[in-house]
Amino acid sequence: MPELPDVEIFRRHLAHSSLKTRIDRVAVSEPRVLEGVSARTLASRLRGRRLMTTRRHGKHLLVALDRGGWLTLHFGMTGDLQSFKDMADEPAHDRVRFDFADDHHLAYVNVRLLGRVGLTDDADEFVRKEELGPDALDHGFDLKAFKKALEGRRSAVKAALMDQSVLAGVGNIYADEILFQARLHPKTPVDRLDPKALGRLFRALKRVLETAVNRGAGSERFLERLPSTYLLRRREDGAPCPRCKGRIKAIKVSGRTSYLCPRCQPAKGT
DNA sequence: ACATTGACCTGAGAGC
DNA sequence: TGCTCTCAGGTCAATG
Repeated sequence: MPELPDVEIFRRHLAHSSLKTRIDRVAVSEPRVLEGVSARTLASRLRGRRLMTTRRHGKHLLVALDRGGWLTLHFGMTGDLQSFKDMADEPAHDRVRFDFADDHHLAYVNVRLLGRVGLTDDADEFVRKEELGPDALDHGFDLKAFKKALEGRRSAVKAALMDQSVLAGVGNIYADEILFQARLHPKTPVDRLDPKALGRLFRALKRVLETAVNRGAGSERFLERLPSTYLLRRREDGAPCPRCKGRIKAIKVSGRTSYLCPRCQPAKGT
């Protein structure tokens, strides 16, 4: 699930439920999700502390601690953040649990253990070390910055969109949606996009991600709340295209299954 | 530079 | 019912 819109929803959830309340305990039931910190150290660094502010960069969620330092959360393919009151309601696959003084619990849930939880002293330094490009929804990330980020690249446009060092936040699902909305074939080489196509791509990028956040990415019935023109709702081989009479087709692009409408997103040349 | 593949992990669903 | 296979919204390293 967790691409930029999902992580933004997690961030808001954490900000509304878990800031400025004392952490009584941190329970790590699956140390393999920890990155660069032991369960013991994580627990002792957080116990008695409060979470103060949140920040998201791409698919990473960073949470500032009251006496310095940040908690870092990445969600892999199956991560989630859930809060609950009664321990009987603890979700399955709760890997790291934060117990707060107001008797609510926050669970870092992750079935496949591909995400990670860690600590860092400095958020900016963390972003640098992860080699993350600009956050896709940052206001400063405008068309000019987008063009600059793609400059000199010749890979398939979908690969570039998903490359977190080019821009941070887009994954397999939203890349497909963005390319569908921009009417571009995912294998189009970046250096063959003319200014018009680049403009369409940039606008689709912003619009799709914003729409997903606004409609509650990952929530119950999220797909139904998306515009009917979205590919996300019909992401299966052979499904009818939401826009023309064509059929959705599945292909592989840079190793990932990609869905597209060959009529709306024709491959030019090659 | 870029694409491809396998590895890391677990679980759901398809097919037999 | 139960087994085996494939695939999944993310990264990373090795290889061509």
